[in-house]
Amino acid sequence: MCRMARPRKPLLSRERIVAVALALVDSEGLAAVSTRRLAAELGVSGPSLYNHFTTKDEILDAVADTVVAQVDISMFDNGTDWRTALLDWGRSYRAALTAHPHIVPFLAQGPGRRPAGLRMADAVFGGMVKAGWPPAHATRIGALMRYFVAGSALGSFARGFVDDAGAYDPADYPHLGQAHLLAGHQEQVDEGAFETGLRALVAGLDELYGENAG
Amino acid sequence: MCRMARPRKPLLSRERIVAVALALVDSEGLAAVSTRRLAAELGVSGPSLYNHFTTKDEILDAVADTVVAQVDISMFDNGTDWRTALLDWGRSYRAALTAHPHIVPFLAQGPGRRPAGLRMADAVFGGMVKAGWPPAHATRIGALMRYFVAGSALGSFARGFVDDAGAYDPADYPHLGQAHLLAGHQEQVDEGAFETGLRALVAGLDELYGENAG
DNA sequence: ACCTGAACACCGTTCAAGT
DNA sequence: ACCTGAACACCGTTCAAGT
Repeated sequence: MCRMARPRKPLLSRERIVAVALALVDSEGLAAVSTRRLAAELGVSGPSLYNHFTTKDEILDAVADTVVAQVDISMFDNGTDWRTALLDWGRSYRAALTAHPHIVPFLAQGPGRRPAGLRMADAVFGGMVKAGWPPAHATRIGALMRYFVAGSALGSFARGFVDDAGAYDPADYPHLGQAHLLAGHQEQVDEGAFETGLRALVAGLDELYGENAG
Repeated sequence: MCRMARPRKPLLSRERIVAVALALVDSEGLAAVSTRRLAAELGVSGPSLYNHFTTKDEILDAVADTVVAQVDISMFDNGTDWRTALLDWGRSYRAALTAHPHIVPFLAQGPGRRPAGLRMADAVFGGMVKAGWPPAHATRIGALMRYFVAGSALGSFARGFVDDAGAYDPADYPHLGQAHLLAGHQEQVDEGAFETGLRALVAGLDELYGENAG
């Protein structure tokens, strides 16, 4: 007996599904998350998930949202100078994404319909306007920062190169003689490029358009 | 008769497969490209593709490569000032990607193993070094530009907002009162943000690190 | 309300069989 | 060499059936 159809205490909850899905994404990648596999991880049969989410993408949206919810946005509401706020936010934003790299491809495409993404857009926009930026500029700043951070978390630049001294024929790629060395320093290369770009972006905004701000 | 197993003239070629795959990606999106569907589009049965590519991802890699091959990189080899070169390259790069938006999520993750991606990395690196940048800076500049362009082509910022005046409760999102208007101006918003960011990036590189360059 | 197994219409890939 | 159909081990999702 006891091949129970409905337990008196629900076996699943949205929270538990999302938590286990995130753990699975982190440990085995986005491709490992099938409804059957995720259900097995939860000790349940595949279709059960559909009592809590209407679609697999909705589960992944919730996973992405919890990741974005980790981003610190307090600097937009506490009087921090807008340049410092953008730098600190950018670093926190990138850190949240690189902590869960396998969800980034999903997260980066998706629209900002996820509550945490909207809260972030709201905070950035509000912070820039309060700093004196015209609304049109504030919108652009939020957008271009997202481009840069998402792009940097999405695909490692350094990972694109093979760690093999003979991989890049000088006849084909005359300047990539040392490129194979990048493979050994992935994080440093990507983090260094991110830092350089982030500072350049903020300095450039200040120089080119800063007269519009307060 | 004539249920032919092997025709005397091959029905398929790598070029034709890639061309039809790109057309399918463009018209119906990445999800529409299954081996069976693509084969049907080519007038052939599913497994036939495996005579020309060892894997579906290899087909998509080839598709992505033809897209990246459209990017103009001539400015790195003809004495153009490095600032102008980065601006022109960035615009050409983004234009190539936004011409085929559905392949971008695949392209942006993938490593740079694709020949066109390597050729581009080679040209940018060579151009920056020739302009006087130290190699470590040249590498970072290539990487951070890729982050920004890929991020901007990947997910529209404006598309994240719904075109509905009541969509954003001021209690939840105090500064998004006008956000629903973004939906109607997607391209302009995204293109404006890209231009602003691109100029800021180049101006910032010049201001902060330009003394290292020639 | 919330779980189950069975079923539907798909996948990517392998492989023996045909010419 | 290059195509075929059959087969394997999967998918996301629906649905009637159980409690």
